[in-house]
Amino acid sequence: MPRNGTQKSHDRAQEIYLAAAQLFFEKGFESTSVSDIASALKMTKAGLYYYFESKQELLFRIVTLGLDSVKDAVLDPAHLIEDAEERLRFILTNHARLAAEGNHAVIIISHEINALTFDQRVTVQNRRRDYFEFVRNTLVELYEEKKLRDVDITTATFTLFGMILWLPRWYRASGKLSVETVCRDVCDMALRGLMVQRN
Amino acid sequence: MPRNGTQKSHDRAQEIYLAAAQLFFEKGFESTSVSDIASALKMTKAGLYYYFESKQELLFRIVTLGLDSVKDAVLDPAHLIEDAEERLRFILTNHARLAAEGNHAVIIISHEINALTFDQRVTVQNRRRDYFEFVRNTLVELYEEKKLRDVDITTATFTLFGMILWLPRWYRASGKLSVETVCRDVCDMALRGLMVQRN
DNA sequence: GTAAATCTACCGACCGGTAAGTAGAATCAC
DNA sequence: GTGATTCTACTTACCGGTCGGTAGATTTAC
Repeated sequence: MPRNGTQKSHDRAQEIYLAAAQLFFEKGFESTSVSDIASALKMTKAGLYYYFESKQELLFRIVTLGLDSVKDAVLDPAHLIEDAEERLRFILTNHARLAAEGNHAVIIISHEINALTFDQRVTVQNRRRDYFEFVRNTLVELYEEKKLRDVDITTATFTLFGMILWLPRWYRASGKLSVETVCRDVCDMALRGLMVQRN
Repeated sequence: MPRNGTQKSHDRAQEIYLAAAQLFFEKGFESTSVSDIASALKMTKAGLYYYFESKQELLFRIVTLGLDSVKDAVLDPAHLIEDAEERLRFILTNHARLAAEGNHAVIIISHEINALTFDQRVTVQNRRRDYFEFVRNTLVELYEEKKLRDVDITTATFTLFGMILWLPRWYRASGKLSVETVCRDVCDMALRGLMVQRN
């Protein structure tokens, strides 16, 4: 394992996480062998094991990276937004952007957790649940402001996630639609489906 | 392989497809070994191979079953509905119901197709594309009736699928929410997100 | 009796993972 | 400054185990 935080080995580790995350996204965790990752990086399987202890731990590190990305780009900024509607719009747009831009570590968060150890799985599930509750509480605020339509709030929250989590499975940045257009459209659909119209 | 359509072997085959579909849903195709399926059915691996030629072919049969279910319960009836809005509501509600009721074959349609042969994959993708285009064309009709909000129709169609495909990953029939409530809520959210409000 | 259905016993391929070794850069002793 | 030593970042070669899959014997149902 890379002993200290030397720039070089740190960069290399990041390269490895990125390449592995892409393969896990494209083929799935179980269908990706450690040799696949190695050959994508033009090195040997044994060489990879210098950077992590097991394939499972590699997955856990990638998922943790993804959760950190969401925390930095979505959750932490969103916590500073007081208005619930504005906050929800921010969360949806920015999570959608991460997904559409092809941040594979973020995309993997919601799949493949069965492959983790019990402890790792619990850690990931707790962080995901915190995220879910944060969004759910935002909907509760909207409800109290009488801005929410008559839907079950839990169902609504999950359905919001469904819209965004499906994005990376169909959206191609190389196509006609820009990331910004798609994120805006998805966010608009979601909000209009939830909120009472006041115009 | 079961030679003829005798009731007995046909029933047994169905049992096998059901058990395998459930495991594929719960653990994923690659993480489910043929022995896992066998022990779930209290028989041996070799015994299973009397009913299919390969694990891959078993998956293809299950996916085909799922596509047939959607055709029977959603697409064929929907084709008879003339009003576009009513048709869309029917499609969403009934596909959501299949998903929420735990029809594993249906749920698997949208995952695991990477494990298929090229020909099988093309077949599945074509059927899925037909479905997608049918829904998309329904949105085009709504657009022409000036009933659709200003969203990209392709994005909207994919987003509808996202809402429904995510359903089986979180909904538990054993919980507080009934299948009917959830399907109605999801469908309402989707339609209200899409359609201009006329009240 | 016979055909359908299932079992026992096994195979080769590939998987995740490891032991042992090494080129070359960095560090140390003087 | 330079030779000895240590560390980083790998490689080659291999292992035990599990996987999908099969041949052929055996049981079951009628």
